[in-house]
Parts: sequence; structure tokens; C-alpha cells
Amino acid sequence: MAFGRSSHSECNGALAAVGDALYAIGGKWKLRIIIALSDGSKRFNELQRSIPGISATVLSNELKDLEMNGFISRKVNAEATPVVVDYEITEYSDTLKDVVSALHQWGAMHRNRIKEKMREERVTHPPAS
Amino acid sequence: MAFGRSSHSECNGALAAVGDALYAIGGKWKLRIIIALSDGSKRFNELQRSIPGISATVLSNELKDLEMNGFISRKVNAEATPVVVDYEITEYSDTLKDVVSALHQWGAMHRNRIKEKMREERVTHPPAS
DNA sequence: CAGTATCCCAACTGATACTG
DNA sequence: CAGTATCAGTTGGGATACTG
Repeated sequence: MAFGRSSHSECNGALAAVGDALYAIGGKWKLRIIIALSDGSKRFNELQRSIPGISATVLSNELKDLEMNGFISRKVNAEATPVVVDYEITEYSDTLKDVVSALHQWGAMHRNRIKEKMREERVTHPPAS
Repeated sequence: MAFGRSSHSECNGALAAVGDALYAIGGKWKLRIIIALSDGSKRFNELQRSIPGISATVLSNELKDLEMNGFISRKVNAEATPVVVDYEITEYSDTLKDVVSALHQWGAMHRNRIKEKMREERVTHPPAS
């Protein structure tokens, strides 16, 4: 039996709670954006450059979504011309600390496992010269 | 500065590692399937019933994927007619324990926050009678 | 710079029906 | 039961071009 005490009802609870979590922060980009902002606020293009593969359209939409749900805030500095906009994470994003660190650790472990596996396969089934 | 020690380079590491994690277990269904199997092995239809909203086609594809990546194993009992197939999680899925529990905790907390927010809004902006 | 609008295609998904 | 095939509908996301 995995995950410690997993009675049937606790499993249902986990299913629902994890479902809620995935609904809020699931998807390809949300966590990456939050992580990218976790070492300080960034401007739009700066943020786009720091997240490989994301397009402006998608970034724009995701930022709206994250702001509406209280994960980030949008700071407009109207003094400058053209206007400068900074995005930063809110305190609420800090509550994701454990989630991010668990994913971070697991992801690093998993990457090593994959690498190790591929190395074994090269030894066991060497490519035809 | 969020997430404890987040130097610029650690942020890049987190981005990559979390990216790897999301690549492997991201998406709408993978974690739910693993959780559904975490309180014991299940048959195909049983599993489908225990995960609200998943179709047979999608479940079939996800199971193949999860099996290829070592998260679950497929046990065929050929004695029975028609043949009986059981799915169970592997030891490797146990390494996801921390990820699942972090998501579980956060999801529960987040759900409460949403509920609380909606209650406040009903008080602050009561619906027109 | 900070986005938005538009077009377009690929991928995903649901429903249905079917097989061993 | 344990899936798979097929098709149709929807969505996600990239490229490009554009605005204030």
C-alpha cells in the first residue's frame, strides 16, 4: 500500500484535493511562470526569455489567469515612457513552496534515472556500428 | 525572495527539474491514475469508474504511457475467461509520495481559501434579492 | 516595450461502435 | 471484460503582424 495510510476514503480525498490543485496550477506553464518569478520580479519580455518555449500570446493569457487567481501581481510604473510593467509573485505563491520543492527533488531524481537507464541500454544493446 | 534559497542559478535548476517532472507526470490524468491505484490494484473498468470523467480511450493511452515509463505494471491472469487484467503501481510510483502529499495538502488548503473567498463576496456584495 | 488580434494547424478528447 | 478503431468536434498553441 503506497503513500502511507491510504484507506479507501483517504484515496478519494487525495483524488479530489489533488484534482483541485491540478485545476489551479496544472498545465504546462503556470508553475514555470511562478518559479521564474520566484527570484524577483520581471518584465514581460524578460519573463518570456526566461521561460524557454513560451509564446507572447500564451504568456499573456497565463499571466491574466495567474493574476485573477492571486498568484502574481502586476505593477505598473506609469512614470516611465513607454510604461514599464513588472510582474511579481504574491505571498500566496509562497504557499506553493512545498509543492515546488517536492517536484524539484523528484524531477532531478527522475532525470538521473532516465539517464542511467539510457546508459544501461547502450551497454546492453550497443548500437550497430 | 520566495522558496528559501533561490539564487538565480538555483531558479534555473528548479525550472529544469520541475520541467522534467511535469513532462513525466504532468497532464490531466497521470497522477490521478497513480493515486487511484495507490490503495490497491484495479481492473480496467474499475479504474475507469474510480476516476470521474476519464474515457476508455484516454485511460487506455495513459496506461500504456505509465507502463512504458515504469509507473505501473499490467498483470494478466490468463486462467480466467475472459482474461482478467489488473493494473498496479510499481515501487517507482512510491517515489512520488512527497509530490502527491504536497499537492494533496496544498489542494485542500486552496479549496478552503476559494470557499472562504466566495463566502466573503456573498457578504460584501450580496446578490440582489 | 508590452502586449493583442488573427489565422491556422496539430493534438487531444468524447462518443460510438466494434472485437476477442 | 478489456480494450481498440474511427470520426468528428474542440482546444491549445505557434507564427505573424500589428498597436499605443
